Amino acid sequence: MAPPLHTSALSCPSTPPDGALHLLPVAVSTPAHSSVGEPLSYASSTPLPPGTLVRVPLGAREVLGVVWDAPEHAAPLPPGVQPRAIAGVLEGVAPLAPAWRRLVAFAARYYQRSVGEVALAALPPQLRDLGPQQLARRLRRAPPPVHSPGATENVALSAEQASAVAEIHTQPGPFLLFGSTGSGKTEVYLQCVAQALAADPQAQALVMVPEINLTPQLESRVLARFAPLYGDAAVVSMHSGMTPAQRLKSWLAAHTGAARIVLGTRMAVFASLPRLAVIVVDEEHDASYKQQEGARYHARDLAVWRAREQGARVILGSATPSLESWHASRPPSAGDPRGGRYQRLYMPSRIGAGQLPRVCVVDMGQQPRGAVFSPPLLAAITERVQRGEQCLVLLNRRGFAPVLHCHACSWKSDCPHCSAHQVFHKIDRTLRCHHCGFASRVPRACPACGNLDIAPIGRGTEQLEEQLAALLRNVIVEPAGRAARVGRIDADTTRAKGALEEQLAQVHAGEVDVLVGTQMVAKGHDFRRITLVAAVQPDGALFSSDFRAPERLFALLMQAAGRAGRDALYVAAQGQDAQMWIQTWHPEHPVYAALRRHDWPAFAAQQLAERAEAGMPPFAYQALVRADARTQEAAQGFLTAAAEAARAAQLPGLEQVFLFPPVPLTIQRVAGVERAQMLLESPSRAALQHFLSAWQALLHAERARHKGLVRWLVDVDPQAI
DNA sequence: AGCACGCCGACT
DNA sequence: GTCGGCGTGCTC
Repeated sequence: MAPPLHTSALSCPSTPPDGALHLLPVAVSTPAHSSVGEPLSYASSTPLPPGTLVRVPLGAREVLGVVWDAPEHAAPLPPGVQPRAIAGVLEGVAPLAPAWRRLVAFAARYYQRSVGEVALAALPPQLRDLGPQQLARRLRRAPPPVHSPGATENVALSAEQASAVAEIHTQPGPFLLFGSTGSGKTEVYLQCVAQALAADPQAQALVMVPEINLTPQLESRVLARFAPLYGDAAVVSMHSGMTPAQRLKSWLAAHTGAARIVLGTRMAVFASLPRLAVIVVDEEHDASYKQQEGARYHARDLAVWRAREQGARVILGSATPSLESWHASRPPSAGDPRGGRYQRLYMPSRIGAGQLPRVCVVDMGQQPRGAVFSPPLLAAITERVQRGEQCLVLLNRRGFAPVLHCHACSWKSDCPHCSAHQVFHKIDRTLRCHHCGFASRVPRACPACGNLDIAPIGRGTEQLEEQLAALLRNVIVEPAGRAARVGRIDADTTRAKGALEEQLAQVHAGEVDVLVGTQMVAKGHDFRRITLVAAVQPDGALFSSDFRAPERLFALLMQAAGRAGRDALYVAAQGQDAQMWIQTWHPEHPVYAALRRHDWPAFAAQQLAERAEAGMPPFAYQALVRADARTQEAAQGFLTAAAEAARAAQLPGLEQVFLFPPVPLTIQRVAGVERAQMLLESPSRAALQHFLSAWQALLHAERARHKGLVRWLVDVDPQAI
């Protein structure tokens, strides 16, 4: 029930605090490093319903809060503390729905953060910052909901698409839509959203994408499909790149129901959507669904939880699903009659695009030593460029060279603040640390011994661009009859606002023949004229200490391969297939073997067998405690002490939770701070959860006892170990 | 995290 | 003599 509208958006309770009758729990943004985890108690002269947005005094300032549910175990007011009065109510904004509060409460509990922190982080900052009159003005400006059930546009579906749509319509889900690049997953999403919106004039849909600036195509497709039906205001975006004013506008539209479709990044999973009917999580395997600061939630997992809880459909889509989702969607079998809890839908065929690109694996052990580009790859690139086709060359390392080295004394360009090298950037003659940003001029001679013979080791995109330009110097592009051009897109060339769009436009306009880039290019963008994609040095991920690295490499290369040959007509006209090239020292590795056949199911089966054998996710559940401190000893000391305290207290769940010894992070020191972590593993998610919540208080207590500890944090279901 | 209070150096 | 450095400590 919405509070009555006043001319001012902020009304003050008329009764003074001592005359107040109601004690209300209010979720406020209590920081994670305080041990205040529960909503705080405030006094109010009027009973406010849970979900009401209020302003309350907190210390010396006034903050935004949400009136919370009053369960039996509400945090008791400490003895001797008098409750302070609620300062005002945000009038005109309906209370947040119970389902939203349950989502926030669950996320806070599961990811070991306070309810207030999660709740407030999920609200647009302007709600807090805006004055009452300004807020009232925004509310007045908000467009009224449009309920115009226009005719659903009829797009012809393939048999696979039609069958997926039908399954999603009739089965409960959750669904894992396993469709290869170009199989038309987007059309399935749009049809399912259209059906849900048509069935209920108030229904809302949430469509999530990993990074919105990488998927402008999806945004325009959603707009093109639904704006004509429900009006421009019915589709809103939610992502961190928006201005505060835009964010507030979108949030209010979703909250009031004026927005029928919310398109957003991970943060959108917390949007207030009172009539949520369907959630789509596109590229569900993508690591950017995991928040990496504050409450470290996984938006895909929360989406599944929220859908079940709110009775909505949820569709996870990917050409290379996460092993978690893949395992959860396993079909019933003889030894496993119930199968997984998700339903897997297959869309193997590529429509409107050519065959999947042929994968060519080059064994670098058989090639001349020291060459970045193996002769066959260089020949293939040259040939394509000569014919006027475009190539994409991927290397996951920006800069010119990852390190400078002195041959006389073996000095290396180490960052003084981090345990990492400073990367050589030739373009502005700097050495830059990619972890802390520390930059310095490239020295003329070795700073340690004065030797003039210092040389770059290894290669980055900058160097690749330079070398390719030299190698293709005499190549003429036909039929234009001009020299070949090499371009580069990475975080360095796209720093300026709009630079990425501008560079992409250049590629689309055919002004670049070979594009060199980091993985940011491999994701999402459609390059219609690219017929060859090459990963020149992908091996690094194979022997990473992170057990998820092979899975991520496969997904990245598969996605990169999908960039080639998107336009079947174009490729056919060229009379040759699209190709994906991989240069490797380990051609027999299962990742490449499976990639050759575009065989995700086989690769997933092999990886899952390994995981089951080793008792790793998804067959076990993990959490990570990280500690940052002045010294490595202090960081590890804190973790060891916390583990000992847990054992001494015999915390619940401990018998099923294994605590590994603390270890330094791969990059042990960043910006002068030493970092350590401790892995927790359990076959039971519930046991791990019980243990973590009981442990919380001990961790807080231990923190006070450790000098030099900068911070600590818990990461549940960590993405990378 | 903010934003206090709380004790020691260079300025009007 | 004050303004202010950021070291610890609290927020219903």
